[in-house]
Amino acid sequence: MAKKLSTDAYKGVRDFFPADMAIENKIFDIWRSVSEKYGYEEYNASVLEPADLYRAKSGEEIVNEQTYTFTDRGDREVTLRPEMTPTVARMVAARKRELIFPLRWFSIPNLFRYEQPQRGRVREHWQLNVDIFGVESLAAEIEVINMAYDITRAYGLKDTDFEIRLNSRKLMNYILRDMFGLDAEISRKVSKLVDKKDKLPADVFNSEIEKLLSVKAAEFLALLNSKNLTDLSAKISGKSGVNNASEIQTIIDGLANLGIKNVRFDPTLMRGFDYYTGIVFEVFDLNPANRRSVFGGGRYDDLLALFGNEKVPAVGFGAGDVIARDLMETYGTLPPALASADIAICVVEEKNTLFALEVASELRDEGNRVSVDLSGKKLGDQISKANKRGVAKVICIGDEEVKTGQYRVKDMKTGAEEEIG
RNA sequence: GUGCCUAUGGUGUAAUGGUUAGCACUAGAGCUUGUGGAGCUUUCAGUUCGGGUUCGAAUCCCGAUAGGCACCCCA
Repeated sequence: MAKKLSTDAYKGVRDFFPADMAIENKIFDIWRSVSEKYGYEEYNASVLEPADLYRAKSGEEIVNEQTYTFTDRGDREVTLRPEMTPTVARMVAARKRELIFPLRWFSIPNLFRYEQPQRGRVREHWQLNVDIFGVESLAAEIEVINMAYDITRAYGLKDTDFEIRLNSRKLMNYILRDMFGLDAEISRKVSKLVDKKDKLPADVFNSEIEKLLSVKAAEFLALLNSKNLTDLSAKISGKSGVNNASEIQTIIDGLANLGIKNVRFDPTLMRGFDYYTGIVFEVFDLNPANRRSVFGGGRYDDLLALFGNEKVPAVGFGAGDVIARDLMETYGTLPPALASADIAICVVEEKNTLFALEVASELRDEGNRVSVDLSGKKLGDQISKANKRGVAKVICIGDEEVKTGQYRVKDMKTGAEEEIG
């Protein structure tokens, strides 16, 4: 006897049974319809990419430890894409001369990461990726954040349920490099620490900062603890620093003008990746059950230069399916289960099946979703099953119907029957 | 990758180291001969896997696997 195979899905990935798929499709529908409303075009690519695409940007360590990477039979190193941004940058760079800018593109790729699974974190997930290429002005940020806002609302959250947090890479770099004169190494460490600020006890955070900044620590902490953007601007020396801060204000004002008021400057918002060059933002659920980033994105003006082209300004964000589902569960906005058919046709005796299929075909031509019961069971069981599946209407086909060509449609809610022929 | 917690039919659960691992739901079969949602009868199905301790293990120990939590990382 062969050993029985396990029915479990591979570690960290999900099976989508029909009930799950209905939810997944609902999420995709939201993503697609909002993206299309903003005039974005859909694209896609293979899950396989040359490993070098990620090495160039993320470094050897991330590729080796955080991705699915293997060597194919032709000795090529292949990676299952862990994110979409390098792919879209590659595609845009490839056709740069023939594309019409500004370019508005979106995609719903599945992405793979080799990591320890836990709640909200799996090895394969689906993510909406939205990018706009070729716009230097902050209007690009305002537009994509507006989209992120619309999508969050479509998940069923109210303005008071979530918050849009903004920061600027330029501003943080200015503060760390120019104001405090830190080298790349130290400012990287400080950035990581600041990113973790909310997770650490205040005294631990402060003493870690002191270790890195010594005498300048107090000044830095004062800056970080600014009440708001104006407060922070007042403490910044130098014109370009103030300009960087005013960019954030422009976004806040622009969004407020669109009626989006739950926006907040957050100097501790860092975002992990190096390729961001300007504004970075996240959408955060305020519900304590779910304190995770719902969306994250920002401006990355330099990424296309990796492909030898001149720079193309770009702003984009990503939104994951796992958090989307968790949010809908938390806020009770999951779509109701829908019946798989509008009409069920029950067959009294098996010899009536052919006529039943004919009736079904006609009804489908009229736009109905119709399923014919092929179980060969007794009529009562067939009707009972249709009812359990939530089908709204039932037609029974027996000898009499075959003979006359007439049949009755029964409404399962009211019990009323209507003669059709 | 590291540490901690958890693991009983498909689902949810019960079982002082000692009966044949119990219950509910679901699923299958049957009972009322062409109109259901009920009831009754009945069947299938489980201690995650591999070792160990013990007269005896779902229960204790070790390892593996999976899930959760924290770290790491966050695309």
